[in-house]
This record gives sequence, structure tokens and C-alpha cells, in this order.
Amino acid sequence: MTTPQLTKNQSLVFEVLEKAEGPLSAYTILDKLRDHGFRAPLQVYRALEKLLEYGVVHRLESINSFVACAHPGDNCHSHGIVAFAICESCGQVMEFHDHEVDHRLMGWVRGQKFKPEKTTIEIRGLCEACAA
Amino acid sequence: MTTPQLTKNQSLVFEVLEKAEGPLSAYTILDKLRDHGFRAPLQVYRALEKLLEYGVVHRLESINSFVACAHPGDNCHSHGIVAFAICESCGQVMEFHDHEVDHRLMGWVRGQKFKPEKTTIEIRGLCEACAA
DNA sequence: ATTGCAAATGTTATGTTATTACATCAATTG
DNA sequence: CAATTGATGTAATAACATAACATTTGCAAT
Repeated sequence: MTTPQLTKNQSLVFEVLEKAEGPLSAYTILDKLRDHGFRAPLQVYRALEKLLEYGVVHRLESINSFVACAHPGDNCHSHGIVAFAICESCGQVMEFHDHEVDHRLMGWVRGQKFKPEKTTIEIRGLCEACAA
Repeated sequence: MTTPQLTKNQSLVFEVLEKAEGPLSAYTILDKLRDHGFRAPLQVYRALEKLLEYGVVHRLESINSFVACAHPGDNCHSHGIVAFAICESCGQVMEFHDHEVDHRLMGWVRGQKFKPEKTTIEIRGLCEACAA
């Protein structure tokens, strides 16, 4: 799937996430876009919904936040399951893929005849700098 | 770590989760315990906090819900990372462990010198019965 | 160019999940 | 019994997310 031209609101939300150092909550995004005319949460959530669909933004379930995909120009849906390491101190997020992990999880899933739609892998802890 | 004697509120919350067919939200638990004197969310959240700590209850991050651990009498902290398959149709949750997945994730983590505290693996989709 | 449709947007209100702050109570121990 | 600690009760509020409905915009078909 290729990413279509983003609409105005989608572009604004995406730019905010790209410039951010780490994940942002929907309401933080809203606050950052008040100057651009955003007034209500739905303006953010609707844009996020599309950006997630296009695979250019990820949702971090364990911290109710959103982050731009770490693969500029690429789209993440082709890489299999995406995993995240989230530093609980500085907020930094590392995104990675591991085919063996995918393979094991999908193997289990097949064994159960479970039909996966969306898989979440999130490791919360301390990054190297913060653990020191 | 061995599970200490549960307090009154902890027992009530745990019993509700054990009897439930699937995961419950904190507010659903609250409603089920109104007859037992529960009045406020905090009574539930405080009990859950301890039950999570003891490893007898799991939190499903992707659906903001809680479920009793699938290993009666045992405690889950000894099994490495716990993974869940959550049916989005019937709500049923399957809990499993995969040492190879643990190994791969922990290998990546070591390579980054990241210090993991809590890892979430949740597969949402359709169980065999619901996919049919 | 106009009509008709689909998608995007704007706005208000509300629903759902989680925590803060503070008071009280109960068990333990020195 | 005083002091401490952990559990509980209660009210208020913060944080996250969606429903419902009105309006506007872009664009294809005629």
C-alpha cells in the first residue's frame, strides 16, 4: 500500500509527530496545533486514524501515545510485526523488527487457528543512557 | 515471589476476574462489586495494583482491561514474558509463553544495553470459533 | 457549470479510563 | 499505649477517546 497525499490536518499532525523527540499523546498534539486552528480532540484522532492506516505513524498501546514511523519514505506494513523499546525515563522510543519473533508468534497463532489482525510488542524500561 | 494473603478488596476483585469469561475493565469490575460495598474506582485500581504485583492478574494494555492469570496456583513471574491472543469478537483471551520469543527480544535488548522492566505482547484478532 | 457524491472538517457533548488529594481505619510492633 | 505502616473510603479531577450531527471541500459524471 502506498501512502496517499495527506490532507491538511493529517499533514499537520504528522509534522508534529516527526519533529517530536518521542511519542506524544493525542492531547499533546492537540495543544501543539491550537495555533493552527485545532480546537477539538477529534481533529487529532481522525488524522491519527488515517496516519495509522497508512502505516506512517504507530500507536504505543502501553502509553496511549503516538509516534512517527522510524522508516522515512518507507511504509511499515511491509516489515511484519513492529516492536518498540520505550524508555520510561527519557521517553525515547526505538523501533525494531525481528523476523524470528514474527515467525514464532505466527507459528503459535497458526497452531491455534487464531486469525491475527494487529500485534503489539512493547518493551518498557530504561535506555542505555538513562540506565547508567 | 510467593503471593501473600489477599486483603478483602483484593480477594473480591480477584474473584470477579476469576469467574469472568474474559478480560474486564476496572469500571466493569467496580459495577460487579457495588453490592459488596464498592463505591469508587480507586478501590478497584488499588486492588488491581497489588494483584498485578503478585502476578496473579495481567493487564491487557491494548484493551485497557484485566484478566486473571491462566496458571492457577502458580505465579506468572517465573515464566518469562507472557503473551496474549485476544479475540476481538468474543473477548476470549489465550495466554501463552514462548521462550524463543523471549530469547530473541532479550537478545535485542542486550545489544542495545536497554534495561527492560515490563514487556507486552498482545495479538488481537479472531479466535478459531469466531473466525469460522 | 452544475449536480451529486464521498471524504474531510468543525463543533458540542459525552463516555471511558485513571489518578490526586486527603481523611479514616486496622494491624503490628516497640 | 503510642507510633508506624498498610489498607480503605470518598470526592474531585485529570487524561484518553468517541458519538452525533452539521458543514465544507474536492472531484467525477453528466
